[in-house]
Amino acid sequence: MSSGVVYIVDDDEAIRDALAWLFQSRGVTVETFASAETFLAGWSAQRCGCLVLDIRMDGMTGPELFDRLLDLGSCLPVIFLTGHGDVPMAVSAMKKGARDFIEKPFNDNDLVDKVIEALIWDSARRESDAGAASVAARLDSLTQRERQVMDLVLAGRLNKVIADDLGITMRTVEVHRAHVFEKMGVRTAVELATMLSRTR
Amino acid sequence: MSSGVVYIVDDDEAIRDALAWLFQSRGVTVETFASAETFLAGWSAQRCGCLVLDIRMDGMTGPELFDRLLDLGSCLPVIFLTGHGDVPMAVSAMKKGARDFIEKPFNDNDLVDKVIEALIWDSARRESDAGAASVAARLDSLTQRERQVMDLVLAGRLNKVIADDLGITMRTVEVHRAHVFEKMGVRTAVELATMLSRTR
DNA sequence: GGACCGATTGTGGATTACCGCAATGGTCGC
DNA sequence: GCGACCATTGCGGTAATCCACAATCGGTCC
Repeated sequence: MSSGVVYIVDDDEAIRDALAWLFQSRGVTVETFASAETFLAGWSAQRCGCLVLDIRMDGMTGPELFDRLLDLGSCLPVIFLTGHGDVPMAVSAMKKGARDFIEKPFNDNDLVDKVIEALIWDSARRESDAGAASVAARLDSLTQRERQVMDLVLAGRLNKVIADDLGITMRTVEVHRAHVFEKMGVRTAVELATMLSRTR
Repeated sequence: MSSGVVYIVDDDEAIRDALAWLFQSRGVTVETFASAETFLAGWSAQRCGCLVLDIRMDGMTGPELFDRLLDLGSCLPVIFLTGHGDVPMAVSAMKKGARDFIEKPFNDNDLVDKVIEALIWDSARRESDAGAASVAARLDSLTQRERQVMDLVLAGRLNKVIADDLGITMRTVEVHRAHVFEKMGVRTAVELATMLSRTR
């Protein structure tokens, strides 16, 4: 079973409890919230999992919460549940990146399968993001000059050409180049190019 | 105005004519089809543009045509039009990659804007695909040995290590390496890595 | 059989990359 | 003022890459 929690946001307590029971019976960790505002109050970018979100609620609606989360930079996968379908809203949500949009009544197993799939996806995305953050941090540690040299190295230029371009000696290019490789944790320009292309 | 044609598929002649007139008045080239089968009979992967597709038609339906096109490997952007929304169908189409799903009645300018956007997108995608095809053709021209050497070069290995790995001399590695660079049209391993990462 | 292609190898020389060791000058923070 | 950091430079030497020229062998196709 993959890591992560299912966050259920629905103002109908019976629905919340039924869904909680359903997921727990499939071994999935659950947290429930009676309102979008409650969920939002405890929101953190570190939350791992999947959000199952009802459309219609008192106060902030499901789509409004979704928009708010997008504004906050959340990448948490979102599955909408709705009792009364509305095509423009469904299409809008999907275009904004919602994972799914499911009408009630739905098949229990279908929903849980989709949620588990979303949990797996979220887990993989977090892992990939962590790698990207590590590379970004290393890029941030480069000095301005090192960055300039790196860009020209990645453009395939010879050291002597880089020296001409920047108006410095080849030895200085070599020094910066070596610093770049050291800080980025690579030994060759190919490794560097490959590393950066994987985190674009 | 971007290149490409709007293909309108709808069994209602009045709708077809009205849409044709609308797009022509905005300077967009149009072709109309009275049925999915008619469109499919003339289909080719070289078609550039955007497909505006009615959901309900006699014979093959819009979604059925969409599925058929996906099976054929079509990347043509598709915008669905429908008089009676159906959430599961809309969500399913969006998940399969439809560009939009619009209910009638719609705002004329909205539709044309969305179609023009899709034409621009299609044009950029074709350009990118052409580049990828060119690279793929060059990769196909490599001999088996050249391919082996290339993979190890891209792994950042020294020529002498590659020679050891493959049980050949360094000179032979150099020869294959040079052939790879020549066939791929690059001068350095970095250029090669970059080229390949852009077409993954 | 002959032509062609791919894989392989060697020689010798030129170019490029890499780096230890050493040094200078400028800027910034304590 | 002092230390840390950055940018820069030079010297000398080693390692790696690149390649013209030349050649052999085996497999495939006409």
